[in-house]
This record gives sequence, C-alpha cells and structure tokens, in this order.
Amino acid sequence: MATGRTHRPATRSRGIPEATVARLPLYLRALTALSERSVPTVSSEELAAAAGVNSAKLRKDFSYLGSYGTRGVGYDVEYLVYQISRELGLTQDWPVVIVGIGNLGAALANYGGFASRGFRVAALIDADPAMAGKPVAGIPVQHTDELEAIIRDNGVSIGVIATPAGAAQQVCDRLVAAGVTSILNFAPTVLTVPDGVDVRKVDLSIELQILAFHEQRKAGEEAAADGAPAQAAGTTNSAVAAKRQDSATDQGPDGDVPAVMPA
Amino acid sequence: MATGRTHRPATRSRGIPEATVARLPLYLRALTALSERSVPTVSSEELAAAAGVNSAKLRKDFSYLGSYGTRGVGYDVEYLVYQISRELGLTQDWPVVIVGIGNLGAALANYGGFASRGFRVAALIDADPAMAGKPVAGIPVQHTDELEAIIRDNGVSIGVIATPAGAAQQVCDRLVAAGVTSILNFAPTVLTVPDGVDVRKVDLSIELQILAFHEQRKAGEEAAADGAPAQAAGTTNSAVAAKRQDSATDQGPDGDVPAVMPA
DNA sequence: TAGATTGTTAATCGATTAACAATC
DNA sequence: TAGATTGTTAATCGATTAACAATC
Repeated sequence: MATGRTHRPATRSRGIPEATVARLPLYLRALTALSERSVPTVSSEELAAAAGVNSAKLRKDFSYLGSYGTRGVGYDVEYLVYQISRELGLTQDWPVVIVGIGNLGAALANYGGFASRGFRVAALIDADPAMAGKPVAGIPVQHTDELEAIIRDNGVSIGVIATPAGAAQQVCDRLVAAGVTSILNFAPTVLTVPDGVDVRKVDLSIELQILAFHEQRKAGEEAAADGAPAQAAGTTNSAVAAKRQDSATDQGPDGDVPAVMPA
Repeated sequence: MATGRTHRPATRSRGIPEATVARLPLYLRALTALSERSVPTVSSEELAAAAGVNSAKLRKDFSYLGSYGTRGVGYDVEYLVYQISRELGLTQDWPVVIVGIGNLGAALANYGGFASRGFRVAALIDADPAMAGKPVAGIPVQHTDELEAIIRDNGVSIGVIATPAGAAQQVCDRLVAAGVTSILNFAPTVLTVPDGVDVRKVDLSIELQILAFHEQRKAGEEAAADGAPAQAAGTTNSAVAAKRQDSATDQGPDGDVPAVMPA
C-alpha cells in the first residue's frame, strides 16, 4: 500500500500477509545457519525442513517477496539472506530501549540475538535510583527521569517493556509520548496505545497455560473419563501416541483427540 | 463439556479451536482482576474490552466451553474463572522444571505468574557445576546429571528450556526420554521431538524483527518511496495516523496503511 | 533432452465478525 | 412487559496445502 497502487499487477509490494511476516525471521535464522556453513544454494524442501514448516508454505511465503529462486536449482542462500533482511528492515540500525532492568530486563540486555540483527540496545532504564549508573551487559542503567531525553536523543522508535505489570501502562504512555511507535511488552497487562503504535506481547504464563491445556488432554486420553478431574493427572506422563507436531513456534495440536474410552 | 451432555450431537467436547485456547488465559487474567475487585458479573462487551478482543469473538470462544452466561445479565465472574481454569487444566498442580539458569532462567524462576496458576517450579537445573546448590528464587540449583531423576521423582511433564541454543536439542531429548511431554522453548532453535510431545517457542529476537518490519513500513510511508532504503528510517518516528490496533498479543497491523503522500 | 524444483493455482480449512433471534 | 445481553448463524476473510505447469 504505502504508495497508492491502483490496479492489481505492479508489485503487490506491501501485501505481505501477517502470517508470512511472522515466519520470515524463522527462514532467516535457518538461512544464516546455512550461510555460516558456506552452503551456496538450498531447495524449498531442505529449507522448509530446517525451519520446521511445510515446503509449499515456504514457497508461497517467498512468492510474496518476489521470484528469488531458480527452477530446478533452488535458492541462493546469500541472496535470500539479503532479501529477507531487507524486507524485514534489518539492514538498518534500530536503536532499542529496555525499560525495567530486573531479572528479565537484564536477560534481554544480555541477549546476543539482537545485535546480530540490526538491533542496538541504546539504553537501559529503570525506576530504581539505586540502579542508576550500575552497568548491566556493559551498559550503565539510567533513571526513568531520563526516558524522554533518551528516546529523543537516540531516535528510538522501538521500546521493550520489562517492568512489573503495575508500571507497564504508565511506561508505555511515556514511551509513546516521546515518539516510540513499536512496543514489545513482557509485562502481563493489555496495553492501550493510540493508532499507529504497534504492540507485541510476550507472556510466559500464557504459553505455559496453553501447554497445560494440551497436557491435560493427553492425560485424560489414557486415563479415566474426562469428567472426573483425575486429580493426579498433572503427574501422569507417559508416551502418548498422539498425532501431529512438526514445526515449532505454533503447535496447533488438539483439534479433536480420539477418545480412548466410550462415554 | 466435561459431563457428557447428550443432545447437541455428542459433546463437541474436544473441538475447542486452537485460537480459542490461546485466548482463554487472556480472559482468565481479565476475570481474575475483576474477581479481585469483587465485581460479581460482567458482560461480554466489558470483558472483551478488558481482554482487548472483539466481543463477538469472546462470546464465540465461550460458546465452545458451554453456556455459562445469562442472557440479559452477563457472566458470573467467579463461575467463569472456575470454568476456564478447569478447561485449561489449572485446577491441578503442574510441577515444572527449568533447565538453564542464566539470566533468563533466573527471571523465569522468579516470575510470580506461575505459582498463582497451578504451576510449581519443581527444580532448577543447570550444566555448570559451580551453580549447583546455589539458591535462585529460593530454590537450590541442581546439576544436569540429576535431570532424569528429578523428572521421575517429581512426575514432571512440563519442561522449560532456557539454555543456549547449542544445548537445547540435547536437553530436549533428555527431557523427553525422561517423560516430559510439553516443552516451552526459549532457545533460538527449532526443536525436533517425537509425536505426542508439544513444543511452544518464545523467541525474543523474532518478536523484535516483526516489529521492525512494521516500523519500516511506517517510516517508508511518511518519507521517500519504498524502493529506496531510506537508510535513516530507523530513527524516523513521528505519529503516523494508521488505523487498527486494539488488543495485544497479536497485532496484525499493516495490511494497508493509508498513504500520507501521493506516489 | 531429462530431471529437478520453483512459482502459482485452486481447493480446503479455520478464524473472524456483524447481525439477530432467543431469552433472561 | 421492555430492555439487555447471550448464543448462534452465516457471510467473509485469511491461511494452509496438494498438485502441477512453467522453466531452469
């Protein structure tokens, strides 16, 4: 969209489906690994296996970016790394601030996966005055009072919130007011933001709860009927012969598990 | 479902869509907050707003669980908290082990959101002998050698991997061999597991990359044409008047942002 | 040319949402 | 009863996938 394209033809450019965007980093990681092993080309089948997805899906995903493959040959690894990086905006520098330098904030500051992909930790910010000046991952923590100045001086557009839930919305408001337009939220709260601001949420507890749901299904399958809360089901683990499971990231299991016993 | 409701073409029981399962924890959190404020009932409209979703979607989600609302009134908060908790399997105890007690592992061990929802950190495991016995979040770290015994003795079926990428698959294999059937993976690797084992992945770097993609779009919109990699776009943030954005967790933005300037 | 593999089509499946009849 | 709100329908949209023609 961006530019007002009229008809259909002309690069569908900005029409990349969200589901595809979410998989590009996965492909990029697999490609980077191949690149490090100096593998020159890769087929959709091989790359899909490495990324844990269906090869038809991968080819469809790539078709949104353009025709970067060669029929009968495959994809040039280096070229594809570049194209995907560019598409994701990783060929430019993204200064990022992390707010809330507790255990999680420190873990994020130390996370190596950022720097290698265009992200640069521009500042660490915490509300605790005692933290000010203390270096974490080699970067001195700054006090929340400096938030606005830091955002402006560094041209930060991406903020990471790793504060307690109670402080998250307030921090979010300040980040947005200072010019941040993308937020990665680790606090267990729903953030309210104005239009034009993107929020992505990572919630540890929610992921575990989803696992528990499926785990309960497995336990119910082999043991008693599901009506009776088998009480000890949490500890009932054995190798259930379920079905699916291939990729990672999104395990869309369940569906309808065949009952082991009649009703 | 639970009890075998007869009519209604055999309980659609296990037919809860994955997308719905993923939202149940969100509803549960909002309901818990209402419960703490002693709010007795809530309408789909109010609850949906609190959870950051569309109210029609919420009602449809709840319809998979059963008819727990009252027309003209709304939903009983306490009752719904119980029903969702039960559906997610949170009314039982889930012993969990965390493997890899670095910054992230420690953050997870300290995370309060677990205990309150049926999850109990049964053990912290690390490969570094120097860590053994050292308490983290009040729990002494144990050495990887003990992994199998810990899993078995505690009946652990859920494992959290917070190791470096290089160690993740090996740890995963040992967890699975010892009886774990659900894994929450924080290591940036695609894990291979046998059928019947669920893996969910949390990837900090991927989330940031998705944000960067959308951020780049915003920058491209207000500035030059999209073909030219505007080089400094990373620092170009202003308040673009986009559209959508309401919930959290999944911001499926983009789509087609109205252009600010003509082509 | 023969073999391999992409890029695309089309069918299918699942998720979202507005609308409204049912009913408290 | 009148007003409110659920539970469900049905239309729509988006994502997945097998299959295969195009083409290296």
